[in-house]
Amino acid sequence: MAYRETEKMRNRKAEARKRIIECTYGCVADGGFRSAQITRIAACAGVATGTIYRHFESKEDLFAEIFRIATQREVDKVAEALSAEDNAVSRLEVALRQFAERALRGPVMAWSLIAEPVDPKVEEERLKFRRAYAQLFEQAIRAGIKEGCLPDQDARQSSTCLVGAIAESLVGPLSPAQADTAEQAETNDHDPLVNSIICFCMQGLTGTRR
Amino acid sequence: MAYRETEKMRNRKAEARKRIIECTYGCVADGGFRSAQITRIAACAGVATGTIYRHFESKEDLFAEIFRIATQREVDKVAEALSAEDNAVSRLEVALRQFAERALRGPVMAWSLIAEPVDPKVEEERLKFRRAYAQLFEQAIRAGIKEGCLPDQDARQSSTCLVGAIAESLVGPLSPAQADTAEQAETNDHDPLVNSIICFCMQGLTGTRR
DNA sequence: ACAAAGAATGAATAATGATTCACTATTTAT
DNA sequence: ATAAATAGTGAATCATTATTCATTCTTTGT
Repeated sequence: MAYRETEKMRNRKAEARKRIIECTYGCVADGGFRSAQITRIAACAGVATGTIYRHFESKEDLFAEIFRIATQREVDKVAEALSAEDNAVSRLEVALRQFAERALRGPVMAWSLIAEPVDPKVEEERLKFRRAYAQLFEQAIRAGIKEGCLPDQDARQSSTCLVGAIAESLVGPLSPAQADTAEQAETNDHDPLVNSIICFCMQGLTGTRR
Repeated sequence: MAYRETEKMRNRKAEARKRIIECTYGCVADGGFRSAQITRIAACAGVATGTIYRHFESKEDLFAEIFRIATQREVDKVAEALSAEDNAVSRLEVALRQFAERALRGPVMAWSLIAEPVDPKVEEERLKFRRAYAQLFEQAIRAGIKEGCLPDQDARQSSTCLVGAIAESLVGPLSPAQADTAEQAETNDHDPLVNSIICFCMQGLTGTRR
């Protein structure tokens, strides 16, 4: 025998894989899954197109992994906000703000995760993502109803409305323009916009004026 | 000279055009713009693919027209509901119900109009569509604020949330399954679902429990 | 230094789907 | 009946992208 995979090689491969993932993530965050073509990803990662296929079965698999990673970040943030020591209404408000602000900071990624049409394997991940979100919000709404700080309601439906209201608030502004007005994103604080959304959402949940 | 376009011919062409439009509309309502390929449309309309191009510059133009037609129908219905003789809150509630029920009855079309990625020319139509909707709801919300039956709020933002909440409520259920659970659509009345959505939306607008 | 085992490459292939265009068919006016 | 004008056809072409695979390059153990 002669060649045996060694630590050095394992590291190098891991790094290439990581680079591919990062570049794909970047492409998706930049122009959605649609714009993340294998050639572009390969060029960005400094490898040949064929190399992508030594690390991932197919584009679909690569995308599914990216989706999983991106999703996990978002869900974790919201879960964290919802696990605070506070009453359900406050926790929901903080979580919604977290959700909205992160989405507004990366609207293309938000759109990709929420609404961009994707291949079956990725769609499967999206289902899990939706379920995770729905469950988080739903759970909090249920807790709020039990605590008595929220009126009785269809928790699942309300959580869907929450996600929709926020999503639409970004997807609209994003879809056509994007480059036109979005460059300010970094410096600009979205407070007034976020506040309006949160206000609507919280009123929708609580039925009381804020 | 010999051949001159005559009434008979004009009618025949108009009919072919109409048939193409109808088939395209059907395809889109069935599986979105994505599934509306020229070959399929041509087969459905009983003409050759080339014939499509005698009636429309390009697929994009055809789609733009379909979009315009589909959109106009929806906007008209909502506008009608909003023009009733009643206070703004009631009118908004009726309009929202109209919107939601129609969308639930044709969720694929609703998704195509609201969220499916489309080519630039179609996206342009979508912008007009969004603007038309936004203006309708916005106007009604503004009226409500003036009438004193709605609290002060960012009317534009609220109308975006309305559209989003409703859209997400259908797009979610639609996206993956579709064939699985959607066949019941005709017989099934969506009342409980629609009521939950409307309740959330009206609370979001009014800040009072319904 | 050598050879075995992988790893990387990227041009060629495959698949999809819009669009074209040389040709046929139909309609009209004489 | 004939010819001009237009309508209709659909196989061929073009464009776009994912995927493959024969070949080249690297690494490793002897």
